[in-house]
Amino acid sequence: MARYAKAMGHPIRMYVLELLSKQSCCYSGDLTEILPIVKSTLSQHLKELKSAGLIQGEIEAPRIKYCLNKENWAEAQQLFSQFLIISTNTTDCQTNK
Amino acid sequence: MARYAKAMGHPIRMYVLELLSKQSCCYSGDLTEILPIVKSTLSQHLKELKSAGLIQGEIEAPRIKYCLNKENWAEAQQLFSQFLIISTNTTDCQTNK
DNA sequence: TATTTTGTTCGTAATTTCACGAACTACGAA
DNA sequence: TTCGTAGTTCGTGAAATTACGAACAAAATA
Repeated sequence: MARYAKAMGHPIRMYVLELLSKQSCCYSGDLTEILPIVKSTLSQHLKELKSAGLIQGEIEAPRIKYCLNKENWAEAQQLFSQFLIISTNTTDCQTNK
Repeated sequence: MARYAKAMGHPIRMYVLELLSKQSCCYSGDLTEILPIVKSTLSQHLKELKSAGLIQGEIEAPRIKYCLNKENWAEAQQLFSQFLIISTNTTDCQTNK
C-alpha cells in the first residue's frame, strides 16, 4: 500500500491516473501537450506509475497506449477502502507505562 | 488526495496509521520502542502526518496522545474509494492525432 | 529548586526525487 | 535508405526527503 500511495503522491502522476480512471486510455504524446513538463520527465513519471503497477503500456506503433492496470487498481481499491474505514471496535489506547 | 497519498507513502508513517486505525490512539514514546528509528525522526514523521491532516495530537502531560483525525480520515476514505472505483462507463480513448 | 521525562528544533549528511536537455532507439512513411 | 515521429535513457543540477545526534523547551516529580 505504501508503494501505491507513494506513486500517487505527486500531482502529475495523480493527474494521469485521474485521466485514465475517466478515459479508459491515453497516449503520452497527448499528455505532453496538456502537462507543463517535457517528455523525458513525463516518461519518468509514467515509468514510476508502471513500476508501482498502477498503469500499463501497450505499444501501438509508433505510439504507446497507456491504460490502468485493472488488476492492481482493484487491489488498491480493496486495500485503501478497507484501510481507511474507521473501525468502530478499535481496542482501547494501550500504553507501556 | 496527492497530499494524503504522499503522507502515506512511507512505511514508518503507514505503520503509525495502521496502528491508529486499529488502536484508537497511541503515545509516541511507545512508538519509539517499537520502531527502529530515533525519537527525533519519529517526531518528523508524526509532524508530517499531522500537517497532512491524517492524525492529531493531544497533550496529556507529560506525553502526547495521538489519534486519527477522524474528519479528514473520513474524507480520505471518501476520496480514495471513489477514485479507485473502476468506472464502467469510461469514455473512449481520445487522441489528438 | 534540581532532576527526570517527553518531545521538538536545529544542523548536518546521505539519498532520493524531480526536472531538464541531449543523445539514442525504434519504427513507419516518404 | 533517409527522414520524421514517439519515447527512453543518460547525465546533470536543484530541491526535497530521510535519518541522526546534540541542544533545547515544557512540565511532572523528587
